[in-house]
Amino acid sequence: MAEATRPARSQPATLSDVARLAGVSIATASKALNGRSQVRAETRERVIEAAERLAFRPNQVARGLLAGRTGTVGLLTSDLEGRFGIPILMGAEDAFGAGEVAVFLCDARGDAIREQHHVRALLGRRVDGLIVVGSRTDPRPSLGRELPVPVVYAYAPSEDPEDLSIVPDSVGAGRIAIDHLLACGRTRIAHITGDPGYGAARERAEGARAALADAGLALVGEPRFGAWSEGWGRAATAMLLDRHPDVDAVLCGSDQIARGVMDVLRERGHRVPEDVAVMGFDNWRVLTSASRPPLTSVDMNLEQVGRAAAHALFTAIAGTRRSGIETLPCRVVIRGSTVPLS
Amino acid sequence: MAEATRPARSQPATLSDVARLAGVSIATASKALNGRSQVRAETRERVIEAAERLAFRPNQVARGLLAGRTGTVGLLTSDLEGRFGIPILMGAEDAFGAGEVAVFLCDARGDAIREQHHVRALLGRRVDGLIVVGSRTDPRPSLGRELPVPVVYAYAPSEDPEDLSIVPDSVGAGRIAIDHLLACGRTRIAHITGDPGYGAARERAEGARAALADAGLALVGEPRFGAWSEGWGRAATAMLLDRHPDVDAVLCGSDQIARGVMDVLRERGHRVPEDVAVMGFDNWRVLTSASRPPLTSVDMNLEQVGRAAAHALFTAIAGTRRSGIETLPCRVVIRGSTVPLS
DNA sequence: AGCGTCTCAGAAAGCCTTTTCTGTTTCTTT
DNA sequence: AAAGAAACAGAAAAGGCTTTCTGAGACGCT
Repeated sequence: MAEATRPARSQPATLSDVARLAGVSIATASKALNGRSQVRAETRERVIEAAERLAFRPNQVARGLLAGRTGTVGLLTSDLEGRFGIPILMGAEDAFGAGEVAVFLCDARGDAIREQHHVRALLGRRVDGLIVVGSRTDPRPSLGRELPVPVVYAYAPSEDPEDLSIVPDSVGAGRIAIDHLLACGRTRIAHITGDPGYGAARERAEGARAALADAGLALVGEPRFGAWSEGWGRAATAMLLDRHPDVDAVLCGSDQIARGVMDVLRERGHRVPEDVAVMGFDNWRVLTSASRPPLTSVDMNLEQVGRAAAHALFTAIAGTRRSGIETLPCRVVIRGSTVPLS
Repeated sequence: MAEATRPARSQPATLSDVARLAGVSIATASKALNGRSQVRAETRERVIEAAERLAFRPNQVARGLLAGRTGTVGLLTSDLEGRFGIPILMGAEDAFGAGEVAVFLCDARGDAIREQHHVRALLGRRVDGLIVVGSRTDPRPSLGRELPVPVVYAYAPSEDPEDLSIVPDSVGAGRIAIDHLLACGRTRIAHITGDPGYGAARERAEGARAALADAGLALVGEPRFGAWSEGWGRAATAMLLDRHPDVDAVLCGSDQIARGVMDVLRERGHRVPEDVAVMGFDNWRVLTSASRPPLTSVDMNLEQVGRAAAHALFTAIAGTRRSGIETLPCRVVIRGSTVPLS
């Protein structure tokens, strides 16, 4: 807890410091360090050495001012707390960090006013582009077409089809989930899922129904929409077993729901996965590996969504824009809760 | 998926655009917009109107170059995936965003090389300061004393006592947990916790032991260190019940462990909370509210840690540095898994 | 020797603001 | 009406870098 006012730290070295030490002009120093050709090898050497002696790091702020491009992008999340934003953010950060782009993080806390504020602040900082990360897959209002920099929407697509959005393929996710259960020989499959107000819930159910139809089958009962919670998983399973005690698989709208489902199945004497296979969505490690047995789940490849968004923004900054909604495939991660019927 | 190369968007308006439109010099325009006094009210009006017409936003990059301060800070996390980093990050982002500071996010992925790379990149961007967020509470190597900007360490303290670190009070967390269980009238309290390689595990255990000692009591058996998983919670509980079937409370090192503990307690016929009270650490919503009954847990107030770190960095940038490790109190969030003995 | 051609170094402009200083206008005061 | 003071506007420099253009030697050729 010591408290003190220390002398101001020495300023970082500037190019003119380097030039002076090397005994050349600023222009020559710049050219030497940037690999320009108009410098004799010996001179270049001297400059480089001087730069190293002074631990010179070119001031990106000055560079950005000059170049008109700052090498920064804004990452606008609507809700950091939610767990979907994080992997996307990681993917994007990763894709940019590898290049020489730095990422401004802004959390709008789901508030449009705050979002506007952040957009303005980011534009004031002259970011080269923006990524808008939503907290759910339902379309969200566009930031508008008049922005001076390109924007890519990730996870939550923009309502404006002129914008570019990168989203996971929820319908496809439903399909591949069912395909996996069918491959396990299951035919009496029920679907317990979350809030029907979520596009993800509806689309996954739609994909599941389509995949079953392709196999000449149908869900056991209607999809049971409810909440994204273990509690709903438990409640819905109780009702399901009362009506259809012969199900041999339950596709759950989320891993949380799946945990509730598995608890009740076990309590009611149904073995997982022997009697009933259970699958979740989201592939949320804490839940999938902690459950008994470990839970098979559909991974939305969110990190890839983030990476793809970053990449798209990159090419947009370079001048090639795309538009529309692009979907990325999901993948099934198989664990102990689904095995072939013996 | 439409693909097209659109014309470059119009550049944002500059101050000289505004000045020209208002029919004044750049200097006057600047003074008018910044509330400087050397401008006639009528002139100021004209400039402001011109700025609005052009949607002028001052270029923070140019401003930063001139001022020597950029109004940006770097947030260096070692692992975004881990759930402890996020709330800290949110707290910091929140504290800064309210001011006019923008946050660069960098994830080192737990790799020292990558961390160095990011530090260099951030310094090249002339950030005004750095916050280093760790993924666990154990001390970590300092970034060094030679950095040109102040650094604050959050969650994981720096090994160098000259640095300033903000961490949650793990010992105190153990104490208040026990205090709560004692207040519930429990006296035969066991402690099942995680990896003993983690300072957090050891310190919480120490705090728990101290609080019990203050009450003239001791833990039932030794603290049981293991892993931060439900599986370990289950295994340890089984052993515990074999040796000490009469425990009336289990303090768990994490919410995950607590879930495993509760499952086995219930399976073995112990009622929670009537017969045995259960408590966790971390207050991780998904787990605490989904469990049956909802889990009482110690919240580490991580968002506050982030906010405090941001605030400390702020004052350090302003010139007042502190050093040493500062701890922030944790708090007990009471739910259904702990009730007074009747 | 004179000319042209290279090669390399430096001067200077420019990016966008802020700020200081100078200069002009207007007003007050005697 | 003249002198002084005040109020306001603008020129210019600064901040660190890149780039273009100019200039100075060095070299080769006729």
